[in-house]
Amino acid sequence: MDKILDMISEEMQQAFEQAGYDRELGRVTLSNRPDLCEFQCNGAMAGAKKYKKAPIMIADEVAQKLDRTQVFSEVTAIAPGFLNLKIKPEFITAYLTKMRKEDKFGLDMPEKPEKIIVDYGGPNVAKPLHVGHLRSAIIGESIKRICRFSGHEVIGDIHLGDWGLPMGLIITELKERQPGLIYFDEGFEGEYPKEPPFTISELEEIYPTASGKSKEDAAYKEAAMNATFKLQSGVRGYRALWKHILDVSVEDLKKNYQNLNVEFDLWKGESDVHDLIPGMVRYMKEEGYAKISEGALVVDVKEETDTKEIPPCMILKSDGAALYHTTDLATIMDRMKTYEPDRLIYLTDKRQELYFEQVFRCARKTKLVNDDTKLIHIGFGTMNGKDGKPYKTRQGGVPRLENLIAEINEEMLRKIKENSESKKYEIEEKEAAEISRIVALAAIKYGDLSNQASKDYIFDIDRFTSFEGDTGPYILYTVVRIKSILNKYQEQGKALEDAALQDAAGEPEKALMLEIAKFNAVMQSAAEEAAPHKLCAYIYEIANAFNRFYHETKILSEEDPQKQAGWIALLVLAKEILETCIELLGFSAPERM
RNA sequence: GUGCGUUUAGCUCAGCUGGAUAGAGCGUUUGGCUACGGACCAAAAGGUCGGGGGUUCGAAUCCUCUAACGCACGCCA
Repeated sequence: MDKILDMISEEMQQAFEQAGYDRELGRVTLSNRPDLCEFQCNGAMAGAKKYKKAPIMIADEVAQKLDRTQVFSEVTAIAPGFLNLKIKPEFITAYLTKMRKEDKFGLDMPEKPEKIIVDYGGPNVAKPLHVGHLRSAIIGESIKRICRFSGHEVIGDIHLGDWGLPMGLIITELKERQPGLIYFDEGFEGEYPKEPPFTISELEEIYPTASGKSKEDAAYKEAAMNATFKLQSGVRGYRALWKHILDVSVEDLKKNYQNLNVEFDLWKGESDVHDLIPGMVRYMKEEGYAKISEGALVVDVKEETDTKEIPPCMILKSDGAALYHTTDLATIMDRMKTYEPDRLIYLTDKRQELYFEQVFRCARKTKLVNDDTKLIHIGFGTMNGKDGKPYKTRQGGVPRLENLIAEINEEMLRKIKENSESKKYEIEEKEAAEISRIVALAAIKYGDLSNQASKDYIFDIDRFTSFEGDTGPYILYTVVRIKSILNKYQEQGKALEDAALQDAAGEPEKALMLEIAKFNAVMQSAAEEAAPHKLCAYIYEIANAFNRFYHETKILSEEDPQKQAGWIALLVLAKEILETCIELLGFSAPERM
């Protein structure tokens, strides 16, 4: 359905036209002066020069054309030429009534839904998740959900780092510790054990140990590189061992991501395209895209319009080995063939911007993608501590994601208990734990997503877990509060479905309705710009508008049943909008808190 | 060195396509509890939007110069 702003603009544009002016001038925007009006139109000032007329005169003429409008309850021309507008309550009521009936509250679906692949720029296997992985998971998940809700087909791929030297290092270290393992017997032809010879915690310890050794011991590094080569060239035992590493890691990763309410449709990794690389390299050579430069095989990606030097995209190192570029290009090729996506979205740290610029240009130049395939890199900023420097543990190490989440859960549990003690009701230990997990997740995600993704942000546990102000818990609190009222209403024996919206009588009520009416506009821009922070700002506005309205309206004790039902209908809608939005941000509200 | 990004209230951040008095939250000060959940609401104080110049009737927003900080710049990922 049309956006409310477009409908209002249309009305205004007709008035401009009737008054003899360019209809384009009649565009209406939100008011910057809520004390004066709800919407405004500045077209009279923009048109003053063209028509050689004082803006206020134009505004007056246009205002006169609107004396019998069905849309505006007030049209005022103010010096130097503003048109200040207020909307008729019945117009908003009709709009919201339609919203309620429509699928997705009237959000228009695209004529041609796109197929989108979201690449979360995955974690490496055998390494614990740390805070650096948090943003890609949170932002990626939200963008995935927003695109999906907006009518596109979205495939999320974790895209694991599962193929390089780290694998060789782990295998080498395992061989040092347990040389007798059957996997290292190259003559062995039987079936390998199903049970892995290590646990996830051993694995997580083995990698850093091996990595450390290789830096100091050249022979060790040589062995690791050799092991990597053997793995990649398909030595049975190494492959079997690698499979164990992968399985153990993935199982652990799934658990962790599940705790974050993050899901992937694909668990692909670098290893999946390993076999495609030789063919791709041959293709690039044969088509004349790739050339040898300083011993390495590269594809030139410079363009005439460049203001800076873009280094060529390297396909093979001078020793003939593949690089990250290579696997990513092969992955693009594979995805185009398997899924034929219209859009590829990559989420990584913004420091990789130049790198993706190279890869995208290369993919386009070598025609791995179609001319109209959209390649998008969403580079996000660093998560910093209160001191503005990258987030560290108290000991100065890179914090494990698990620990960070546990810390926040704990803090939240403490607050929930504290609060429940001061209330009349009791919350059992088990429920309190459950609630605090839900609220803690909202706190983390809202804290992250309410900032623009591309900027660095300060991760402040105290602030994020606060129940006051612009935080996840405040949003949830508002939802819970609405739920509580609706429950009590139903306990009075009345049905929510029977409630019909009524025209707003008071200002706060009208403000809430206007806020809700913006839904499709906000959602559309959040989707187009891949900007979850806009959804955050929106639900915060709704929560504020609701609380203001709530504060001055006694809903449950209202004696006029029609009036009461109107409010209830408004609350139902507000709740549904809020719940829809938080779902798209990747969290949910408890029944009580 | 080149390129990119950031710079808005004491702190953390918004600011849509250029519009009126630059907005929130936290913190500070003040008022409202017979609680439909006060985890709230109402209000005050607090800003030369990094700085200079320009375009415009009108600039935080567009152009240009400049400063500080951060990041990236072929064989890592």
